[in-house]
Amino acid sequence: MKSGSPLTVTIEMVAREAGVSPSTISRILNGTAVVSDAKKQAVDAAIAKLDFVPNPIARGLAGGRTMSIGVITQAIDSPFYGAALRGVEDALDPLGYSPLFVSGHWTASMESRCIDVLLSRRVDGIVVLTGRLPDATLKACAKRIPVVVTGRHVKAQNLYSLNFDNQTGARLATRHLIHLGHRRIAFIAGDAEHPDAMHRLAGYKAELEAQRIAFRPELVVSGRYSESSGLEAVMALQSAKQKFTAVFATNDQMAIGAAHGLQRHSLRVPDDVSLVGFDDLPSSEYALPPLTTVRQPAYDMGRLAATAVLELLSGGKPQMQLPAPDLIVRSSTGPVRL
Amino acid sequence: MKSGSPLTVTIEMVAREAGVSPSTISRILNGTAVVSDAKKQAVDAAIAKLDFVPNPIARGLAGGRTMSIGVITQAIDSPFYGAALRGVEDALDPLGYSPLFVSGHWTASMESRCIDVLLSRRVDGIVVLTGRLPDATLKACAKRIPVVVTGRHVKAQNLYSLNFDNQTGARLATRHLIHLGHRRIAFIAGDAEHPDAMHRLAGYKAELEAQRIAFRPELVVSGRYSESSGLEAVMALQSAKQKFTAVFATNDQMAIGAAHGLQRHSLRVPDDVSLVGFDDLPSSEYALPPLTTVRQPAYDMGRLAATAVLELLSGGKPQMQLPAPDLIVRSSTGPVRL
DNA sequence: CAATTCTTTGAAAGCGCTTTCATAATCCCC
DNA sequence: GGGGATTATGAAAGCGCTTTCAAAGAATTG
Repeated sequence: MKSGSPLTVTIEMVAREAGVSPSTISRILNGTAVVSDAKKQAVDAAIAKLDFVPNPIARGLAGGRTMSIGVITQAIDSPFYGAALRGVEDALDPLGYSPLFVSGHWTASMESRCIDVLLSRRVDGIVVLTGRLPDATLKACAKRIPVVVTGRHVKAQNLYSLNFDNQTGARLATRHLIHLGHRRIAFIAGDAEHPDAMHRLAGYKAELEAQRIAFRPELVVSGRYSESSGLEAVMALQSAKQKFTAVFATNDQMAIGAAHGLQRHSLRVPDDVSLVGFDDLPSSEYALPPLTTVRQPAYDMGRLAATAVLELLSGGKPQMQLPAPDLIVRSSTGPVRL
Repeated sequence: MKSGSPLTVTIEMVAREAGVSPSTISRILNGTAVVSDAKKQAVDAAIAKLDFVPNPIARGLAGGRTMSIGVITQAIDSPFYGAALRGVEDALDPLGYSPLFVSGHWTASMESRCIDVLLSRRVDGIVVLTGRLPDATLKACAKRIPVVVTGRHVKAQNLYSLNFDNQTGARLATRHLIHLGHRRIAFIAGDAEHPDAMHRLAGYKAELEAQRIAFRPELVVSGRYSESSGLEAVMALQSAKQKFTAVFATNDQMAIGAAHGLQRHSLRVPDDVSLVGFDDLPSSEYALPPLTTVRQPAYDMGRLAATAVLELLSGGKPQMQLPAPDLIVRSSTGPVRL
């Protein structure tokens, strides 16, 4: 039930109502100075009575703070980043900050445009979810406002990075397969330009080596982190007549595609071929069969990244860490059958 | 290559550079008045030289337009709405508008808060993707700014709705099953409060009736549009010892859950039980078996909704229509086997 | 060609806040 | 108890734009 009609009630109206000056209201709102209890009460009452909500636009112009955090994701409809965005939302909301989501679509130039948009909209900080922007660009940006980036390791004034241990994750998956007796493990890689993808490949190789199993380049095919590319990868493997008893797809979407490819060749999972993914998308639990995968804490990543940028904003030094990789064993993997 | 250093270049600097007044620049920027060609050229040159980007915050304060459109989605990580958000992005971006996404989490009170947030951030228009807000609230909101809502049918000044024909969609799915010889078709409904869910149920009933097949209330179980609820629904059906040869789940996520439930009871899809979903999520093509489903054009929905709100904004009367429902037949359905 | 109407342009007043800066009012301590 | 240090508060100057308003110049007309 809004009162009278003045479509927007301003700080000045509150000031008049409470019998104080606008400055005082502002000080109370922002906690930038001590205000006597009496006035504070009067102001609070006036605010409640008039149903006053400060205009973030005006605040942004005057104070330079817009109470919004820019978030560069890669695709607004990505099942993986979706969870991260939710984490960001959850971290920001209680503090009155709003996220401004923009999609970089996996291209540095797009991401760069995103930065421009965010900067022009005067966000107070930026969270970059992975992406391909050069570290230098990020550092330059951090000269203007706090930046937190995931999926890499850069440090600089006003720049914090939050990295997930992809290599260990990949080792976990590989080890699991080896323990089940698999020796010929096909590997569906991600885009080689992508640091995540490189680290996962490194982990796979490292574990193979640790277990004294020869690395066979012919068992490695690269994909594009999409279902279709997982399918294609398996088709390629088959048409090259490669023998393997397990497939490690470096994300769940490719694993799902791979499951299809396998099925087309009448290979059952896990009876004929074991399959491991990476990410643990919400839907992977419901794949058929439920997918064994390396859990990547996307939600936490978003939440922590947002928390970190807020901390940077308040002059603190973030000191957070992502949970360690975790292998979720479900039904897509089993012992080798010969 | 930014020049000197003045972190932000203002309209006044451009004015000085071009030897005109700020008002003239503004007029050129907004096309709100005719400006002589000579000045226009000078200004354009100055803008380019100084690398000037108008500050949307200031514009918002002064002109009342923020070049941003609020979008109320239900969950930022929803696979279904994700596609719609992408549609919104694609429609807004070329016109220089930015979307402001907020999540209502399927609760009217949350959505109402979202509206407040968007209003306080002075968005120029609002797109509501379905949701549970009462029509009256939407109408009230439309008094202030243009509103476009999907998933229902309301008309008012400054309010446009974009509805998908859920009932026909459900009929299509039901008919397909009937044509395959199914007579006992279990129905996994969505939340009864949800108009979509009601229309799908109505479509199912209507088609049954049209084909002179008795509607059996005991074959209807309700879910919550989540995988787990689809699973539970099948479990419930089984423990009640219901007989059925097909399941129509009213969204793909529940269908996937149902597939699991069926599998647990050693019922094969489609050999023992046929399964149809609704939505056609990107992932449904890769379900095992690939899911037969009713395609809902989420992307177009988002795109059209955004286009409509822009049209409302410019004083036009949107006149767009969502594509008709479409049945995508894949491998989760087959003829009855007795 | 003087009187009138159009055009183009700049000056200035905001938009709703934050934030100096200055001013009272209050305090402390010798 | 009076001089200096604090403290609470308000007035006013912006933040970077848009937009009215008025003026100057150009165009039109009888």
